[in-house]
Amino acid sequence: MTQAVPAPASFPVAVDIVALTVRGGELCVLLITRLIEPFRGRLALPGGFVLPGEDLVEAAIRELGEETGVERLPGYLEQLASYGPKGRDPRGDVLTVAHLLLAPDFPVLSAGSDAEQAAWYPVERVANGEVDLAFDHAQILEDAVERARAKLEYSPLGAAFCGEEFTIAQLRAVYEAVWGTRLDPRNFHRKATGTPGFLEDTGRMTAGDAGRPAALFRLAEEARSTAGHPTRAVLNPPLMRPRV
Amino acid sequence: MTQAVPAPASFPVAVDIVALTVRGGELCVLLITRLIEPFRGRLALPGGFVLPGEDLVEAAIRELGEETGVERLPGYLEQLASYGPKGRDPRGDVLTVAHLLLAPDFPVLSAGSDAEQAAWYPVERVANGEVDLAFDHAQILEDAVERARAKLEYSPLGAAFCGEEFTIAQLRAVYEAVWGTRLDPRNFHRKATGTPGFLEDTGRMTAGDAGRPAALFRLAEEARSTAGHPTRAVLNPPLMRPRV
DNA sequence: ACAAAAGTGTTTGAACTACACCCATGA
DNA sequence: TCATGGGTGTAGTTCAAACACTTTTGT
Repeated sequence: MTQAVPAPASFPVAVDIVALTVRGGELCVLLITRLIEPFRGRLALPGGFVLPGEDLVEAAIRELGEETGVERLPGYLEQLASYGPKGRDPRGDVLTVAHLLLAPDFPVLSAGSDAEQAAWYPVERVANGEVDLAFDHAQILEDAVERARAKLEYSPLGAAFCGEEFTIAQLRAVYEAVWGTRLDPRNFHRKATGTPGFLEDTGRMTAGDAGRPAALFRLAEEARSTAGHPTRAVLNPPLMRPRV
Repeated sequence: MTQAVPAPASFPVAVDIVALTVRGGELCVLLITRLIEPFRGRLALPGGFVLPGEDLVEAAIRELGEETGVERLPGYLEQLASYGPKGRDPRGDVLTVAHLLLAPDFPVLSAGSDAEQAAWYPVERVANGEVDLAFDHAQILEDAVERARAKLEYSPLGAAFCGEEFTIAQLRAVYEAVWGTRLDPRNFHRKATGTPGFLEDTGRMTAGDAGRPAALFRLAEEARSTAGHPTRAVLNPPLMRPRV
């Protein structure tokens, strides 16, 4: 960002979005089927090029909206990392800025067969090689999942996977799916409800499910409105994932 | 990263480097004095434009080398985050990928008065408004310092600020400078030496200083060679900074 | 009544804090 | 011998892991 008296080189700049959710007890990622070359027919992360006058987050939201048909997308979005520009796209040098979206399980509008079809896929199916992604998207996904796993430890962002109101058991299911571990329901309950500034009791209860009704919670005001830094350690001491 | 049948827009892509070190018990950042517009005469992070065929890390290393005169730069380099492209450079939309370098206190070659002069400045002088940086570099620096503070908690990267061999007291001085706190020497010693996979005793000792000689340590093999992921929790449980 | 899930209490052990104390060197 | 910093021992506390047990619903 300094001298550059000669006109600097320019690169196409893309945004890719790793949208994660939990469905059926599994961590899932939103993927599209590519309709054009390169990697035609292969699965890839949703994304696209940044337009002039656009900022990165704006571009990410726009692209994700276009490819899922969702207007106002739920959840929590943050920048993940940048990749490239060298040798990651057969068409030439492209820099991509990957983003991470943690969201409740929202339905993707199944577009007609002429549009790129977006759908949720279990992350495990990519990790075990059953599905292989276009470009360097497998690496980006791996980084995203690791980021998500780490964030649950010290931030209240596990709640971003839930709806507006949720039970402790639902929140625990998120942690179990993202970390791929089982957690003791009793100890998790104590830690979640006992951490100041994390959850707020709505006073309402679930009904109609099997077993005893559960209290409904929402994210506490402090945890929600840490504008720009929802990241900062709300969970202190952190909620550590079990190390084998 | 998807459809883009029309030729996508391109942006100049820059790299900026937040090089941090500890000198005189203070956390310091490497800044250059700009010789050209915009922001001529103001202090800024070292950096410059990515060249065709170059990768981000390559560009960061090259630029930092050019502006400090250092060939093989010491320390640990990682990507921080990307900023822009909208409205952060008066010349037009520029995307910048900021990088973070944690390094021992290396001397910057004081170039002639015609070159951009690089020098170390206490981070505190930027934080308290005594020095104000060009572009959005104050924000980038703030993010970098927060990243560095967080990394010391769960990674062995505090040692990146030290030379090849160092005493526990020197390592503690790093933590104290970066966090801006005092740490109990006895407890820090126990935690640092007692964490498996963190430090290796060289068997050698300091001599000539005041007080009892101290044992010299180096980073353990496991902590050094976590290629790509030196980040992954070596310090477990983490070495937490005191919360007031 | 019984199953199922929510939530509380209690015990144990790991680890951090605080601080007393001893060790090894230079002046 | 005294000052200075290096290093160990130990008591108190906080917190998480493990699990017995009670509560509240649906069937």
